[in-house]
Amino acid sequence: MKISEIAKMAGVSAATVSRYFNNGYLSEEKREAIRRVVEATGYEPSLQAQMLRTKVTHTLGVIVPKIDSDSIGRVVTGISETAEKLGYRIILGVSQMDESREGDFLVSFNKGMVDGIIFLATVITDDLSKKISESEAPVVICGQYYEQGHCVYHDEYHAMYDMARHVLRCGRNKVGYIGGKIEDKAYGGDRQRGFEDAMVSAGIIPEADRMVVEQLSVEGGYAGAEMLLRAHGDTNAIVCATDRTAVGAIKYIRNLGLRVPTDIIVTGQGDSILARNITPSITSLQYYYEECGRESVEMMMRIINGEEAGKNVKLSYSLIERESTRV
Amino acid sequence: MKISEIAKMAGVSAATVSRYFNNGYLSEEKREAIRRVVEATGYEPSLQAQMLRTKVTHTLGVIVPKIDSDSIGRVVTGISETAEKLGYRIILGVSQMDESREGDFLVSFNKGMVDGIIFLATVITDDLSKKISESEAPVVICGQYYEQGHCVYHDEYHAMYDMARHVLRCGRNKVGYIGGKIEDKAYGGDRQRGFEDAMVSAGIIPEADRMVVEQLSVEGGYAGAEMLLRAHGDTNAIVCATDRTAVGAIKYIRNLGLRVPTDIIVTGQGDSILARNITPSITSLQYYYEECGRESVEMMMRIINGEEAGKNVKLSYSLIERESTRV
DNA sequence: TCTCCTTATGAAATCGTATTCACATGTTAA
DNA sequence: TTAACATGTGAATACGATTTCATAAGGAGA
Repeated sequence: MKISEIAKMAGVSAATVSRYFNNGYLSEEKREAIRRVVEATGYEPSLQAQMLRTKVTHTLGVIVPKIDSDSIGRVVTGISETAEKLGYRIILGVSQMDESREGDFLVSFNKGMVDGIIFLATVITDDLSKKISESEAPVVICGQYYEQGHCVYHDEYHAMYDMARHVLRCGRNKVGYIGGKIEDKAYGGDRQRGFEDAMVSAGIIPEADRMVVEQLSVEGGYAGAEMLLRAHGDTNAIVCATDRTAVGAIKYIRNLGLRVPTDIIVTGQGDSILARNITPSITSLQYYYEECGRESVEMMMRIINGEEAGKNVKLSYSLIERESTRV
Repeated sequence: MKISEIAKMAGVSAATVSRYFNNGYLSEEKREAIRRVVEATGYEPSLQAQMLRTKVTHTLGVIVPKIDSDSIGRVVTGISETAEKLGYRIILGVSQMDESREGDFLVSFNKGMVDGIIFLATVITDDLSKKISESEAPVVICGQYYEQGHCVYHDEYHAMYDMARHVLRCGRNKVGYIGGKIEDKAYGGDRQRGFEDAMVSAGIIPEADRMVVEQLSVEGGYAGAEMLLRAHGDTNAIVCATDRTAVGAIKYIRNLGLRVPTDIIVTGQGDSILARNITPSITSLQYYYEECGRESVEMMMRIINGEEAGKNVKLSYSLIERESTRV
C-alpha cells in the first residue's frame, strides 16, 4: 500500500495525500475523501521512504558503557520516557566500557541513523573528543561535565565536598577515601577533588596514602579498605565513591572485628537499593538520574529545533544520612 | 556522496558499484578501481536508501517492562552483545510495565523499523497475544514460556521446586511463600506452582494463607511477612519469589525480634548483588540472564535466516546456599 | 562456421515518500 | 475591466540505493 494507490482511490494526486499527512494545505472536501480511504485501508506512510526523503529519523542514539547498572538504568529510563513522549525512538549502543566501541557507535550512528546522540561516557579521550566534534548529529554528553560541548551532569564535586564535611562534622578526623580512576571524570576526578578540597578547607592535608584508587565494586571496596587500614590503623572514617565500594569496605572492617559506625564510619554514593537495605544502612548521596536523562533529551530537542539550547545543565543532589554514620 | 558519483569517478556504472558492495560479481580490474575511489572519498552507502530498497533493516526491536532492573539489565546486556556481534543494532522500547505501551511498541516496530522483535513481557494478555500473532516481524518472547510462539525462558518452575525442597531438607515444615501475581507467568505463576508442588510432594498441603501475593519489592516483602506471621505464628521458613522480597521479609522478621536463620529461614531468587551482600546473605537461585538474551537473539537469527529455529529454549539455573538458610 | 554458455557490464525500473514548480481558479483592490 | 493576490491542486523530480533485464565479448564444443 503506497501513497499513490491511496491517491488514486481518493481521486486525488499523491502530492495531495502527502499534504494531508504533513502541512495539511488542502480543501475540506479532499481532506475528507482522503481520510475515508486512509481509514478504510489502514494505510501508514513508509518510515524508510520518509527518512530517505526528509533526512529526519525521529530517532536518538544512546551510548552507554553498560546497561546492567542501577544508575545508568535510571538515566536510560529518563531518556526513554522523555524521548517517547516527544515522539522519538531510541537506539541503544552498549560499549561494555570499551572506548573504541564508544567511538564505533559514534560514527555508525552518524550514517544517517539518528537525529542526535546522547552519550554517557566514562573517560573522554582525545580520540573520542575528536569524534564528538566531527559528529554530524548533535551530541549531548550525559553524566559528566564536558568543556567542549553540550552536557548535563551532576554536581559531583560539591556533593562529595558536602559528604566529606559531613564526616568531619561527625567528629572524625582520620579520614580515608576510596575512589575511581582520575581520568574517569565524574566517578573519579570530581569526587576525589571534592573530598580533598573539603579536607583542606578544614585544615587537614590528606596524605597520599589515605586516598586509594580501586575498582568501583564490592571487591574493590574490600581491597581498598584493606590498603587504607594497613597504612593507617588509626582510620576512623572511610568515604567511598560508590555504594558498592562502601559495601566492600564495611565487609573488610567487620572481618577485622571492628564495627560500623562505632569504630569507623563509612559513606557511599548513589543511594542505591543496596545502601538502603544493607545492615548498617549506608549514608549516601542521592542523584537525580532520571532527571539527568530527561534533561539530556530536552537539551537535545532544543538543539535539533534550532532553539537556544545552553551549553550545559548542572543537576543537584542530596545527602541522605543513615546508620553507617550515625554515632 | 552517492553511488552514482562514485560510479562516475571510477568509470563504471552505479550497478557495478552496488555489486562491489554486495554480491561482488565483477572483474578484478573494476573492483580495484572502485576500491580506490571508495577509499579516497570515504563513501558509505546510505542506510535509508538500502532499507527502502531491500526492506532489511539490520535492526532488532527490544521491548522491556523497565530498564532499571538488575535482571533485565543483564538480559539486555546479553541481547546487545550478541546483536552487535552479528551486525544488528537494537532499538529499545521501555513499556514502564504498561501493557498498552507494550502493544504500541509491538505495532510501531512493525512499521518496517525492525527485522525482528524480542519481547520481555510480564503478563501476556489476550490482546498482546493477538498483536504478537499479527506481527509481521518475527517475535521471540524472552524470559517466560509462551505456548503460541517462540520463546526462551528460565526453568523457574523446577528452580522454585528445588528451592522449596531445599527448605524442607533444612528441617523446616511450616513454610510460608511470598510471590507475585499469578498472571505474571514467570515471576508469579511458575514460581508459585513450583513451591506448591514441592510441598505436596513432601506430603504437605499448603494452606491458602501460607501463600501471599505481594508487590515484588522490599516493601512488598515486608508486608507479606507481616501477613504470614500474623496468620501463622509458627512459621519457620519463608520462601520469596525475589531477592528484594526476601530482604523485606527479613526486615520484618527482625523487627519482631526474631532471627534469621535461627528462628526463620528465608530464601530469595535472582542472585542479585543485594542477596550476596546483605546480612545475613540470602540463599538464592541464580539464573543465566545474559545467556537468556543471547539465546533469544540467536533464535531470532535462525528465524530471520529461515533456518530451523525450534519453538523454545529452556535455560537452567543453580541454587546458591548462603547464610539465610544455614542453620 | 554456428550455437551455446559463461563472465561482465550498464540502462532502466523500482522502493515510497516530500517538495518544487506551474497552473487554474476565485476574490479583492484599484 | 484589469491587475494582484490568495488558495488548491497535480505533474514531475529528487532522495540513494538494489535488481532485473538486455547485451556484448570470449571461449568451448559440434
